[in-house]
Amino acid sequence: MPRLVLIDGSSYLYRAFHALPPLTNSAGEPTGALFGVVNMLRATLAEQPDCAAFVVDAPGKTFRDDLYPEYKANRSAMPDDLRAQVQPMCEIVQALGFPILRIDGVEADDVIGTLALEAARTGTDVTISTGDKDFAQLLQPFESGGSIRLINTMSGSVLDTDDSVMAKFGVHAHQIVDMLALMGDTVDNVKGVDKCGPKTAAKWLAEYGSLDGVITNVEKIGGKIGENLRAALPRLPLNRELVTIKTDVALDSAAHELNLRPRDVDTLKILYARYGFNAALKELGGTPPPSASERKVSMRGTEAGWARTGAAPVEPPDEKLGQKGTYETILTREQFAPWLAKLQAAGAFAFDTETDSLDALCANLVGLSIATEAHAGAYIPFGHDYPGAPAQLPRDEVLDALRPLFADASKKKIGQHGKYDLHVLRCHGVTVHGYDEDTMLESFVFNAGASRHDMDSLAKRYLGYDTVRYEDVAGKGAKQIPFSHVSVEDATRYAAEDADVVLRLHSVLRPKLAAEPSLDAVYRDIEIPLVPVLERIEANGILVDAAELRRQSADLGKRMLEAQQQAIALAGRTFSLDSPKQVGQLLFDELKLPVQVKTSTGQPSVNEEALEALADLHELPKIILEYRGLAKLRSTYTDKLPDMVNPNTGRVHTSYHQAGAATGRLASSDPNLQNIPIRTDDGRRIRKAFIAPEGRRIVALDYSQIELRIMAHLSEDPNLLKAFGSGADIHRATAAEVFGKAMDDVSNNERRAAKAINFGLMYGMSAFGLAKQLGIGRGEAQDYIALYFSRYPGVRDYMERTRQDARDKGFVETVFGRRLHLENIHARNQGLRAGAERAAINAPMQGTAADIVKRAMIQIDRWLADVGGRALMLLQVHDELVFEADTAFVDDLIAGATQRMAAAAELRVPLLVDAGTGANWDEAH
DNA sequence: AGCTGCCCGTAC
DNA sequence: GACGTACGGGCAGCTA
Repeated sequence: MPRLVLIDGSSYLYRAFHALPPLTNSAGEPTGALFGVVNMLRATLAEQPDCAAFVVDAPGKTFRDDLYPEYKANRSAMPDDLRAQVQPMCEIVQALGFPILRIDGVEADDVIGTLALEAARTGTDVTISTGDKDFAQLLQPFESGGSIRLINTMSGSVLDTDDSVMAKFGVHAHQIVDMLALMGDTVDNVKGVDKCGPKTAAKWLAEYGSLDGVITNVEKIGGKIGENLRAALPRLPLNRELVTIKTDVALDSAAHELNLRPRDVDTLKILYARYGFNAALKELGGTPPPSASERKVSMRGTEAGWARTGAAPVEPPDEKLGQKGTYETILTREQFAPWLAKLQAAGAFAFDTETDSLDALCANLVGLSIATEAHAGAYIPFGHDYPGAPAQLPRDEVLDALRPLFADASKKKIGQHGKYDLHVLRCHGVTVHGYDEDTMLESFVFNAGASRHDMDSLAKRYLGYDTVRYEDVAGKGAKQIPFSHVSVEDATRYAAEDADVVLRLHSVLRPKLAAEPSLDAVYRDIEIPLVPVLERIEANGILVDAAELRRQSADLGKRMLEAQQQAIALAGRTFSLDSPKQVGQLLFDELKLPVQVKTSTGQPSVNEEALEALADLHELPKIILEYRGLAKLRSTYTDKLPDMVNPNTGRVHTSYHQAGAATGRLASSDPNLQNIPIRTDDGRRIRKAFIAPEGRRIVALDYSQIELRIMAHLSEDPNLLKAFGSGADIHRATAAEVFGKAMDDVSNNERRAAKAINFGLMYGMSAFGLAKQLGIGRGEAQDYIALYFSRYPGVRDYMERTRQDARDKGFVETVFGRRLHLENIHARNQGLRAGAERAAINAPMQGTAADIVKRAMIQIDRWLADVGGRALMLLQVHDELVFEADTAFVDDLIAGATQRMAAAAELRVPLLVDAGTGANWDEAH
């Protein structure tokens, strides 16, 4: 049977553009989308179809625009970087031998629909290659024996039968248009039924068969969503028409001659070379341009084509990388022996632990997986316990055999989020040295902006591979079973794959980092050495006086009750003070107080600012604020923290997320110990419950104004440098400069204003924001800012330089070379773009501070290892480190740690550290 | 019952 | 629209 492939070029172009990082070739031309499309086309050709066409949208109005003027109205113009790739794409498509179809006044979808149906009716097997699910509506049986199937080469998914459509969407293929009509399509500005997603639409269609059936039975559908449906009724017939792909477009004869031409190898070589598609070039027998020596010279520049982002592209995953490996379950000594030999012979190995708990500090080791080469791995179960479980090797025997390998620093260990495994192994008496590579951290340093750095996401992103997920073998939610109850077969395909995938990811990520020396240094010198440091800090934990917190909870509860009673008396009815919705109804609907602040979604806000603004009009807002302050402290801190005390250690162990914040800061959770209150007296009291054990003291060391000092360093502003050099109170000095006074004459209010300016600057704040912050007019705020910049022109220049840098390069970097890519720096949407600019201003300062603190932690940890447990590092709160130390060691600790913190960077200004000590964290400030 | 988005508030 | 980076609690509504 003849085969025809129809490629939805427009859909791929957009998807590749948004899915891939913004790449450029050596001439600075954008190539990201091109790259994605070319790889897709090469994959298509490898299938050797008889006929094919590359179909793209043509400019001009279509019948849908006539039907519905707002069609695609909220779609922004094609980004310049994408537009620039259209012509080169056409050239490559031509050279590859694909006919290109571009028909004025007809969308690509309708051209594809028409050709597909026609061909299938005449007995052709049609493949539509697209990223757009809407095409599922075309699937149907044909008398001729022809067929239509969909393939999405970016996700690898295939839809070829009604059953597969049902599995994916929960409706039959012929119901797809009805489902789309109900759901709507935000991208095309087709407004469906509010709150109706695929599930709801599928439910209705299963019940009533079709859109018409749903419309007939509209009164039977209850609840809010029923109302939404009735409100949307008039739109639905039009929606249906808009989402229906046309299959009867008039096409001229050329559109029916879809023969592939032989590819034009010479032209392709030129084009591939020009755009830096080296893998594709090599396939043609061409030589990738740079020789090894040239490569070295130009690597940091433009040769590889990634200068704009400094990030290598997500290469077309080498096909082999995305294939399943072969995995072995080790149940006997005979099976274990050859693996042990492999580990002993290998210079490096990947490993992963499996446990029965997410909490590493009380987790039991259930099994361990290892891999020494890609596509192979072994799982050694020893704690699986379920009816019919096979006999397993004794845990201690396995650990004893592996212990020397883990302890040998010259044997490199590779992991993914290895801090967890380090915890688990240490709890089981296995010390790990030489933990040298971590794929999570490689990914984080390579592209901190990416939202996820978990293994499943990385495998998908860098290998094009779908891993077996934890929930696939252990279930999730209420149905989750402990890993020890998972069959060793399931456990093996999950766990051994993990170790294997770590190796494969490392083989992809390692060269990407190696190509960027500054990123490699951040990874090698900061992130990797920090792993064991954080592991120790987390394991140390901090002693918490749970009884004290419970007393505070009781006290807060009493005061909450009083506030609540007052509030209800004032309101004249009961309501929940915890519910923003109910508070809003009461204040604005019933009491008719004026709405002065709105939330981001346009609702009347009842936040602190809003309630403060109403305080003069009514007594109630004040009471609600009082209640809310107390409730926050109680629910988040005094109630929660006692529950978090680890029963084994009697201490609270937070976890630090090393790949948490895009700027390079750590984040803390479970519990978050980086947002313990300090500003109010009630809040501050909570810090009294963080205590040192008998014979020890809490020591808190914090950098003084570290981010402002970094701003001085980066901007090289003479006035700012001078102020820090002289050791003056920086906010007072700023006020003196801005208001033209002697330091001693600066009023408290002027200092407050100067402080707000200083902080605002680091966050990219506008005059509007400063005015709001200070409660002054916008003009006045603008004057302050102008005055500031006239006194500190270096700061103004620096800010502008940073914005420009971000626009030119697509990223900003810290003093130590850590990068933050700014996805939205060229966004059409002004809000997004402005946000990216503010992030660009802030990231070098916040990120450099983070780098410095991390460097200090590494040095201090090394030093503390030598003093034999007389002091422990307990917490990091961005610019502060908290320790507990033997009373007799406190002075030594302060001297030694302070010195290392101050020496963690050499800036144009000194780094000052304030020290405090006491029986608890509050006293240590 | 579990998940998600929203609103709000804590830290640096 | 308007100040950067996080985490988390409670509510409310949706999904399963």
